[in-house]
Amino acid sequence: MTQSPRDGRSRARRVTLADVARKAGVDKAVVSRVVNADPLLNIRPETRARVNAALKELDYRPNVAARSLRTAKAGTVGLFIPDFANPVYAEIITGAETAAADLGCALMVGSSTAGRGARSYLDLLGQGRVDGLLLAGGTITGEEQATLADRGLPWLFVNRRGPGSGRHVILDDVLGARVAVDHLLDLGHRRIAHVGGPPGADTAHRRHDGYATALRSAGLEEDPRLVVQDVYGPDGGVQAVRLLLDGPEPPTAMFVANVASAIGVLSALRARGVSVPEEMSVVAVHDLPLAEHLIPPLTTVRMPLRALGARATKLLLSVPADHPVEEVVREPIELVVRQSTAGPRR
Amino acid sequence: MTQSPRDGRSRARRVTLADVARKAGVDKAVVSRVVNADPLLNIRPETRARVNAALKELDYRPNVAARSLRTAKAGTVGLFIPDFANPVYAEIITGAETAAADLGCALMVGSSTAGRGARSYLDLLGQGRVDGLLLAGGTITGEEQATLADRGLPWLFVNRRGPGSGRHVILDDVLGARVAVDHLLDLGHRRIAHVGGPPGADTAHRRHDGYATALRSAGLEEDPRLVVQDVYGPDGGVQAVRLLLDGPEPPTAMFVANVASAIGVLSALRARGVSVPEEMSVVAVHDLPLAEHLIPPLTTVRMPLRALGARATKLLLSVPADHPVEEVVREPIELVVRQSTAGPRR
DNA sequence: CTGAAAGCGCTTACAG
DNA sequence: CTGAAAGCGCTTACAG
Repeated sequence: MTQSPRDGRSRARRVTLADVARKAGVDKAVVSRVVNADPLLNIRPETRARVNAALKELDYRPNVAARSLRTAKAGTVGLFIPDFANPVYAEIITGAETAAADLGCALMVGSSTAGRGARSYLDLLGQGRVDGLLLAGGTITGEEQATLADRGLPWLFVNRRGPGSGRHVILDDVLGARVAVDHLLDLGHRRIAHVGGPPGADTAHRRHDGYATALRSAGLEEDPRLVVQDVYGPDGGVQAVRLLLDGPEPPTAMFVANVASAIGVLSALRARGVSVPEEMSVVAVHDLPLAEHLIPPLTTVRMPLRALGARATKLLLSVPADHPVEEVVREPIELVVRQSTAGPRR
Repeated sequence: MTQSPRDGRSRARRVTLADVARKAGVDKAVVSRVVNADPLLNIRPETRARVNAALKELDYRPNVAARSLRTAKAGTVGLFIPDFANPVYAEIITGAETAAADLGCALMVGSSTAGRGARSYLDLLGQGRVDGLLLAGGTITGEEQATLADRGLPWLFVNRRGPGSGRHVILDDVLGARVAVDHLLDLGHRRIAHVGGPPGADTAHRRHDGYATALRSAGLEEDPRLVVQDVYGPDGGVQAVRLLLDGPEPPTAMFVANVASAIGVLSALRARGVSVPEEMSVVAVHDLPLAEHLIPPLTTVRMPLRALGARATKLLLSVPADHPVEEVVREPIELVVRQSTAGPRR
C-alpha cells in the first residue's frame, strides 16, 4: 500500500460537472442533461452553446463511479472465457468488444486460466462492476450459476446452451457440420470419420448431430467405430488419429469438430506417413488465419464467431434478465476449400 | 434505451453496509472498517464476531461504484493490446490477470481490432474506470500519449519501450535471440538468415541486436542480404522466404523473430520443396502449444510472457506515475529443441 | 471502543 | 426554460 500523497492521480484535480456549470453560468443539472442528451430538456440554443463550449474547453469527462452509483448501472459487460489462448474466443471477444463499444459500454473479459476459476471471477465482479455476464464455453457449476442468480446479475450463455437456463446464443453448428460433411460426400467419400469434441461440450454435441444428419441424408449409416470424442486441441486430434487408423477399416476422410484438433490430426497423419489429401481428406470447423499456412492448407468451415459475440452482447444488454433468450445466429456459414480435401483414392 | 422498471436488476435490493450495521447493532463505519480490515480499528472480539456473522448471513458485497467514488480508485487496471487473436498477447493477458486478481483488482482488456483504435478505448475508460493502463505492443500516437498524460492516468508500456517515456517493462529479447542463434551456430551453421519483425517494432529491433551480437561473438559478420524485415505473422514469413531463397547465396538456417512468422516460413519452404531441417534449419522466438504440432515440430525459444504481464501489472499499481520504470524481466529463457533444427548438410 | 457526519460526483424528480 | 435539493453507498477524519 503506497499511500504517498504524490501518487500521480492527485496531480491535477479532475474536472467535475460543477466546474463546467460554474464556467457556463448554469446549474450542474443542466450540464448533466446536456451531457446525456436528455430529450426532455428544453434549453435555449445559446445556453446549450455556452455549456458545450465549457465542456469542450475544460475537456470534461464524466466520473464513471459517480454515475454508476447514482444510476445503479455499471456501463460494463463481463465476458468469461476458459482461455485467452484459444483463437476461437478471440473472435468472440472482438465481436463483443465492438458491440459493447457501439452501446457505449466497456467490456471486461476474464478467463479461468488465471487459476481460480469462475468463482473468483464472480467475486471480483463484486456488486455493480458489470451489468451482466456473458459465459462463453467452458463449464459453470450449479453453485456458480446459483451465485449468479443470487446477485441478480443477468447472464447469457454464449456458444453453448446452459443447463436448463433458456438463456443462450449459439451458432448453427448442425449446419456447419453438414456443410463440411456434404463437401466430403460430394467429393465421393463414403467412409467419413468424425473427430469430435469432448462429450461434455454442447458444440461437440451439435456438430456430431450435423455429421449424423448429413450421412443419413446421403443414405449412409453412422459407423460408431468412425466416431471419436476428445478434447478440442492438437492433443485430442493426435489421439483421435491413432484410434481411427488402428481400426479395422480406416476412413478415407475426417470431419474434425475444431480447427485446433485438426492441427493435431495433420501432424499425427504425417507422423504415420499418411498423406493428405491423397490418402486422407481433412476438413474442420472454424477458419483461422493459420489454416491457410498449415501443411497442407486446411479446408475449413468458417463460422460467424464475431457476429455471435456481438449479438450476445446486444441481447444481454437489452433483454430483461428474467426473459428467456434462445437464439441461433444466422449469419452465413462458409466452406473454405483449400488443399486438405480431395476425392478418395480408388 | 429500455426503461422498464422490471429490468432484472431491481429484483432484490442489494445488501448495503447499513443493512449489515443494523443487523449487527453497530454503526456502518464499524462494518466498513471490519470489511476493509482496518489495522487501526480497535474492536471488541465479540463485536467483530457479530459483524462478521451479519456480513456472512446477508452475503454482503461492497458496492464497487460507491467505493470508487469515495476513494477515487477504480480497483481496475486496463490493458490495451493490438489483437486478441495473437497468442503472444494471450500469455501476457493471463499473467496480468493473475497478478491483478492477487492484488484484488479486476483487469479490463481492450484491443484495437474492435476498430476505433486506442483513442476510442481511452474515451471509454472515461474518468475513473481504471487506475492505470498497460500498453502492450502496437503503436500509440503522440496525441494518444498526450491524452493519457492529460488525464493523469498512470501508464506503462509492456514488451516495448515507449517513445522517450522511461516507463516500460520488457523481456530480454537480446538474450532470447542469442540463445536461438547460438543454437544454430552450435549445430555448425554459418550462413544464418534473420527473418525479422517490422522496422517499427521495438522487439524486432532488440531481437535483431541479439542476432548480430551472437554472430559477432562467433567471429561472423552480419550479411545484410540475409536479413529481412516484415510483419509478425505467417504472411511476413512467406514473404521473407521468397526474398532469402532468391538471393545469390541462400542461408542454411533461419532465425525467425516470431513464431507466427515461422508458420509462414515453414509453409513457404515446403511449397518450394526445401526440406526442414535437412536443407534448412528454422528456430523462432516464442513457444506455443502449437509449435509442437507444426510440420516439422518447431524449435523455439520460450520467453517468460506471463511473468512479463504479471510484473507489469504489479509495477503499474505500485510505482507512482511520475517515476521512471525501466525493467527487464529476468525470468529464465528456455531453448525448446524440436525437429526443425539440425546441422547443415555438407 | 464506537458513532455521527461530511462528502466523493453524479442524476432526477420537483419546484418555480 | 433553469435551479435547488436529495440521495446513490461508501470511507474517513473526528468526536466522545
